[in-house]
Amino acid sequence: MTISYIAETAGVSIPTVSKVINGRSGVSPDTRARVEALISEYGYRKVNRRNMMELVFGELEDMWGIEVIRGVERVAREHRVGVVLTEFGPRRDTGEHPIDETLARRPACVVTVAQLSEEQRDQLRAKDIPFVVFDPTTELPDGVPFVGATNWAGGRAATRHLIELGHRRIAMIAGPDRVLCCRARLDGYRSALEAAGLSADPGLVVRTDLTREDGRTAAIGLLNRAERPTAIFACNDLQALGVYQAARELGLRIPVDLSVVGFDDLPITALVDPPLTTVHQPLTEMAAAATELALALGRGEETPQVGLELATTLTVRESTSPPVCPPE
Amino acid sequence: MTISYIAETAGVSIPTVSKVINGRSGVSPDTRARVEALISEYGYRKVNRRNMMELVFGELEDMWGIEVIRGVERVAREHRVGVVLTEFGPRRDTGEHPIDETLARRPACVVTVAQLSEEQRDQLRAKDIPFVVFDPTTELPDGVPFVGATNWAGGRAATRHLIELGHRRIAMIAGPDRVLCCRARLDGYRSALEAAGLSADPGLVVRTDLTREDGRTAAIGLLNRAERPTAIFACNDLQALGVYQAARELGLRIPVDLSVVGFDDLPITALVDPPLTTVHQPLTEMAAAATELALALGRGEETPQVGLELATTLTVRESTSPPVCPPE
DNA sequence: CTGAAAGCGCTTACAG
DNA sequence: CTGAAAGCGCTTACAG
Repeated sequence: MTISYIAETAGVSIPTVSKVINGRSGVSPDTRARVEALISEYGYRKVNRRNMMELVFGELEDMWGIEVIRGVERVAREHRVGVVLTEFGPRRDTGEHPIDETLARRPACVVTVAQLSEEQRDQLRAKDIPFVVFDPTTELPDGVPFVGATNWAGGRAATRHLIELGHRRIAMIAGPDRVLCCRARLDGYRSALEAAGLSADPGLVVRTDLTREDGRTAAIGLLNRAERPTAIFACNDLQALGVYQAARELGLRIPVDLSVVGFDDLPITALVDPPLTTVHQPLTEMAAAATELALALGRGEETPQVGLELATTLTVRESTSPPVCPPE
Repeated sequence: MTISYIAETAGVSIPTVSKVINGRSGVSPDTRARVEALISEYGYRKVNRRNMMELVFGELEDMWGIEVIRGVERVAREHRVGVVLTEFGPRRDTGEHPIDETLARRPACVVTVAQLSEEQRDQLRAKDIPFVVFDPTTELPDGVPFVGATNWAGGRAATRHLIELGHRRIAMIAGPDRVLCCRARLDGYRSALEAAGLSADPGLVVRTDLTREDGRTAAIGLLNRAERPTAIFACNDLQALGVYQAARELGLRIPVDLSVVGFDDLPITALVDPPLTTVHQPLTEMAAAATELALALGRGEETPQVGLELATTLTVRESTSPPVCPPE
């Protein structure tokens, strides 16, 4: 399957086919359509480049990496595009930065879970490789394409669920302020409290890292307060599992003595005892959307939306129930 | 970086450099060495092919896919080889099989977690693409390269651990007989019992699928027997988590009333309550070894070993203890 | 063993 | 908008 065969069959010259394939101007719509029809009929594919895209991770996450990969794979397969998987994180030692290798491969587009630096983004732009940032953790300049989740709405929904169950003293284990999605979840929590006419007690908000151990420590602090919270909303599922540990150590039963809500809906949360009520992030769909967007940009299409957030949903399981003796 | 630049610098003709790069004959050792030195000095790489390898999954596994990917990534990065990730499983609808796309990409080599058919293996051989089977589930013909784990030894170690704790009525929830690693684990269990002079009660072995739900059902059956086993060895961690469910439902405490051992050491097993004693499969190291092997085959090297199994190790956590009243 | 020559698939600059 | 012409990077067949 060569350009010359396509050209002969279409009754046009080789350069014309070349232009169509590379999306250049200077071809009439008619001719373009005819050539494109033949290209898809014969399954012609450029050998050198542009039938590959790249999925870049900072570090492959144990818990949710697979769901992202699955979404990217699905869409890439539909478009007959191969996916090169790259991990940036673990090595800084060798002189060459992994981004150089990504650049050298000239992928059709990049979906990046890693937070690229301004410089790295410029490098990609310079090589005309469009990219989409997956679930950005920091504020991005306008015009940088991204796909995220509705973190604020998720935090709000989780908190409202607890309020509707009758909880009044609802604590939050929040994440680091520098991580954008953590701030959004915290603000969602506050917003739900405010909407319900409840005052947010600053003493019931603890900022800590997104690990199980930090969740445990924070929960122990909260649960040892004079007026114990009846519910804890954790910024992510790992922290929520730390709350489980703390509750066990303090002899508190979930959900009878303490309701717990997490965030992320990791596969493991359905398997713990009791199964965790948590805010579901549609990671696979987010990854699929990011890939569609990146591929569209790679084809040079004008996309109406370069940034979007997909809706989170509350998955109610068994770690939440009405408080035993409603306070106040 | 072009062939002509290398040729000029080396003081040879372009065809000569081309021959060196493609590993063809008709170049003197001297010339070849000189050209190769320049190629590695300037980091010249063929654009078309052979700086990519392919990692093929049947279906991306929630629980351990990431660990495999991580091992492959690490080694591929060291060798400056990109990794294309492909998922075979979920689609049969489109006429073209994913293997065709893998073949069309002409990777330097393939590491496959999917069980390839004889025909698919032949296709790869025909295109001169070497491959290594990761953790084969069925018997492979001699000479097919593979990397697995010592399943028999793992099953033996798990069972011996229970025997050493004083257990005598040790049940096993085994996997399907057609899956090779399940048979090996079962035989390891039997072998440990025999070595300890214990008779294997066939009534204490249940064959079922490798899911949590099947583990739960099997465990309920076992725990309702007149002479209840004091320990259960499950063929994988998901089944072991099903045993946890069953124990909870029957009001049995782990490990006081029942010891449980799993197999795989999924990340989640450290997080459940109590943390699960399980046989660790070195998935990342297995993946790294498979990749080293595949890349070596791709370079046309003679490798001393085309099949190997990496050692499993027993990870003792808190789901095993001596039986409360040792039977007999 | 070496490289001049022909050729392949593709792109680019430009004349019409 | 179209394609003849020149050119690029590489490979192949073959003369020396």
